[in-house]
Amino acid sequence: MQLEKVTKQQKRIYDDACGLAHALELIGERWSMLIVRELAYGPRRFSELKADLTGISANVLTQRLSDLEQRGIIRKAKLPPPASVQVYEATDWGLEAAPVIARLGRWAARSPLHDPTLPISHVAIMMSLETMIDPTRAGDLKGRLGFRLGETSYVAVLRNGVLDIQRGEIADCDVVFTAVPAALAGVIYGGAPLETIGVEGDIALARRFVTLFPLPEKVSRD
Amino acid sequence: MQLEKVTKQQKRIYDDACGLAHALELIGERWSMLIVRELAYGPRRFSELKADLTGISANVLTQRLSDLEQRGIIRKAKLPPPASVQVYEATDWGLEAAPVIARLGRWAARSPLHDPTLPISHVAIMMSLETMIDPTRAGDLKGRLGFRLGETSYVAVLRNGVLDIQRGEIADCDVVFTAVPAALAGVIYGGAPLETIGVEGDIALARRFVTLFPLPEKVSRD
DNA sequence: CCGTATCCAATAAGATACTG
DNA sequence: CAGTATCTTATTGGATACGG
Repeated sequence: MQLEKVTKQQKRIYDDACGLAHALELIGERWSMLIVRELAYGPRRFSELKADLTGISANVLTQRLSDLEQRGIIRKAKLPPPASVQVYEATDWGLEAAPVIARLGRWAARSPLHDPTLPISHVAIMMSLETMIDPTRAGDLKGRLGFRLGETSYVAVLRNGVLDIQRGEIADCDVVFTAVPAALAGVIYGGAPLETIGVEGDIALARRFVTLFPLPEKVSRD
Repeated sequence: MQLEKVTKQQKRIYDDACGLAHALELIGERWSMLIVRELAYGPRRFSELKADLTGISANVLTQRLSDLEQRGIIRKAKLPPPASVQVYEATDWGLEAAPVIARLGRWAARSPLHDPTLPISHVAIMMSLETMIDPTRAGDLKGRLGFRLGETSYVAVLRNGVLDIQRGEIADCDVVFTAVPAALAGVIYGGAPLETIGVEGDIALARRFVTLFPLPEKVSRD
């Protein structure tokens, strides 16, 4: 008879002082980094997150949001009236993780196993533009680009080979793209013709812009 | 009677074209990134990995190694005779993930929850030096530093505020440190006196060197 | 020493229904 | 819409036995 079967298995913590191990305790659980990604361009509400993180269930999302909040990576906020809805937003420190995980994504894009035809969120496609732009191809091309992706709009400012992206209303743009995220991805990365999405404004700039994102060469299977 | 209870729950795959999601499928499982970290400075054998990844069990390590190999991130290799032992090493592409995950570690070091007193592997401490050095403090300081960390030795070349680290025999070094990883961490990050570890050679350089790694300021809990 | 195979217990994740 | 509650399935880790 085993009266006191001691639970030796603690809480599945890495016993490791390395910063990486700690990072994995902070955002290494399933879905956590994707949640941080979704908050990269500003606050989102529960239902948006649930919709854009295909396959996450409500209880896991709840759990992750609460864990990330406890760890100081995100916080709850209330949008100002008249919206007054509750949203989740990244803290300043949490936001600093975004460029790092974006680089992880860039690394993985070289995998021969990567399937770019899966669904993609508007945050993910915008972040990929920021990460995958080739500064050499961009040269000294400048412009202010608008993106209408379903309900959500972004403005990207191109200068010195760098894209500076912000979520927000489209104003004073040289060119405006209108598309669902997957269609935009098809044009930028899949070689689909520009005509498959909506383009208003400086068409020449648009044509040039969509060529600035070369697919990284796939790794060969040794 | 349920004859065909369909298994809808597939393989816990993210249904997401985003590179980050794919990265997490490649190296997002528990232990995977730590294994890549351990291979950052060259091949290691099974028992070394098991010893340095505190808490991993043999069957999980086996599983991860085989997954990572299938995905093209690591490969099996045999050390040349007379050693002739089997080792695991990162592929060129796998190695490219190392600086990215190192930056993840740097990000996490700012967490107020980080406990730097846990055990640390020699790879982890060497990688942290590469990541945490402050180029401004280093200025134009130059030198060739040797590290004897238990069985394993590293050589770090400091130039232009950058540390270039390689595993290998110590030769022609200006100064050589001898310590267990935790003791070296204590001196570099914990403010322990230099006398707590072994130092041979240019003591002045050693004193200067250990000040080049400022702890990042902790995030304040909002 | 270097793993692999098997079995068990604990935890995490997913599906679904349901509540304020 | 924003989550909880409950139940089921999958993954993990620990122990141990076994083969090269």
